[in-house]
Amino acid sequence: MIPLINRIGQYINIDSNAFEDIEGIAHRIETRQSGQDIVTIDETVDFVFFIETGWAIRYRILDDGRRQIINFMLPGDCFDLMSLNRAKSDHSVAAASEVVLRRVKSDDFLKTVARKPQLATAFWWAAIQEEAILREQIIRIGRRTAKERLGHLILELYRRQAAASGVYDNYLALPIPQALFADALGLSIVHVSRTLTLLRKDGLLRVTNRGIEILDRDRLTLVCDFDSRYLKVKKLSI
Amino acid sequence: MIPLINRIGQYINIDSNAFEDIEGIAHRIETRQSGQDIVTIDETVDFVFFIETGWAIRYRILDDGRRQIINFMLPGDCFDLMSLNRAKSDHSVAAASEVVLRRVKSDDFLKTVARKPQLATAFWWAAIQEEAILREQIIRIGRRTAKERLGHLILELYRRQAAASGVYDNYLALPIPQALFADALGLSIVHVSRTLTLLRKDGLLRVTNRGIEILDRDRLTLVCDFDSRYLKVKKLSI
DNA sequence: CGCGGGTTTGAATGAGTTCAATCACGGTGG
DNA sequence: CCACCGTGATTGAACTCATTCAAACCCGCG
Repeated sequence: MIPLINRIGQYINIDSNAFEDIEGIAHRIETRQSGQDIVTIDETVDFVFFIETGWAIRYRILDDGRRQIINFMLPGDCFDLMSLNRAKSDHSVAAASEVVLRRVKSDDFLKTVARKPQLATAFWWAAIQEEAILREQIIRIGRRTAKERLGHLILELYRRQAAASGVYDNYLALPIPQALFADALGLSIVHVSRTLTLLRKDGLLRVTNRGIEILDRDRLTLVCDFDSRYLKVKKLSI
Repeated sequence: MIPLINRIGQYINIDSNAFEDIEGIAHRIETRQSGQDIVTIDETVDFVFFIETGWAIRYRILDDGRRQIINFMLPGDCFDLMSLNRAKSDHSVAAASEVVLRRVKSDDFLKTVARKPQLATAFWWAAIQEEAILREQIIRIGRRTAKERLGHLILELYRRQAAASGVYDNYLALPIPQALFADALGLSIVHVSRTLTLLRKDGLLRVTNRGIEILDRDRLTLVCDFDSRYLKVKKLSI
């Protein structure tokens, strides 16, 4: 729950019962192993999901096996908020690492949100941020070089992870293989590896066991033209 | 108004007064010349826009002048529905051709929609479709070849234009130069031209004066792996 | 007729891919 | 404790798709 509370706290001032309001919605906790689908393409979705731990991906497989990852979902993220009207999904969602998630029936979610305007506001902002992340992904893979793409994505994931965990230590724990970066950035695995080496040799980051340490965040931000504003949304004090 | 009615009619069964309901919202009609901004990056948006005629683009300029077009907005499209809470825009919107648009204050829009549940439903679906278009754009530029990208985009624009105009004649009127295709698809102008020539030589399309005639839609659909489902949403009969 | 925006073509270059081999490392079984 | 395996990361060499630069072309318009 802590990541979700941190996330929601970005948008509203959490009062004493916001926690219980969310916790109180009927839900089911599920665990998925890395690679397992959470939502399958063509499925009619009438659930809202919250990631508790682990990373998930939205993706699509093309006819000949090419895969494009649309975006990553981290602890604290909620998704398919937009699909409160039983739309058929045009893509799949899968666990990228082992994932624990909270599944809520759309109707139950709606009922709670209708009674709690601050929650409605917070989730509305969350949906707006999700859309901003999609736009940024388009800009990233459309007009940026491999180096910029990779650094930019690392910075995004770091910021999102930090915002949800509350820990700002310039370290991004990576529960996924580099192949997922490749499929997210429209690059080959080989080139992701090479590009990561470049960033390492530039002294911008250090690749550890299962994570990335950002050594010079200011310079990396500059090199990748990263502007974090798209991740921030004005906090309201309703 | 006809494009908007057609668009909305994709989502709800238009009853006699839906037309008046929309028409009745306080608005201002504006005209923008090609290239003029409609929404500027960093601007606080508290308007909802409807395109009456012409094409608009959402875009971002990178530090060194590279431009990425995020998506196109066609007659009948409404945009910035999500920004009903005075968010700062993280990108710009500009007229891609001469554009006539209807500008509505968010508050006025909200009031009307709150009184008319079918309209709320319709615009909700419109927002969902917009997000689906963003996801498809990511897949397009992330993992498709130049040929697929271009054909895929042409098919999308054709379908959207046809749905809004009601005319299904396999002809896409193009009010914009090829340079915009380049910036939308993450390609150079030169390569767009070459790729268009390829598609022409394959007998898939004919490039006319100010438009593209789709000669063999089935084959083009196959070649570009175009699956139109992301543009369609279930029609409700409320 | 000549100008100018937009498009096309050619040749050289370059960023990223592919294929294939090697390496690093954690887990497993003998 | 070591041999063995498998997954994921790295490196090299050849190749390809797309870019860049530059020139030519097309066509509507004053």
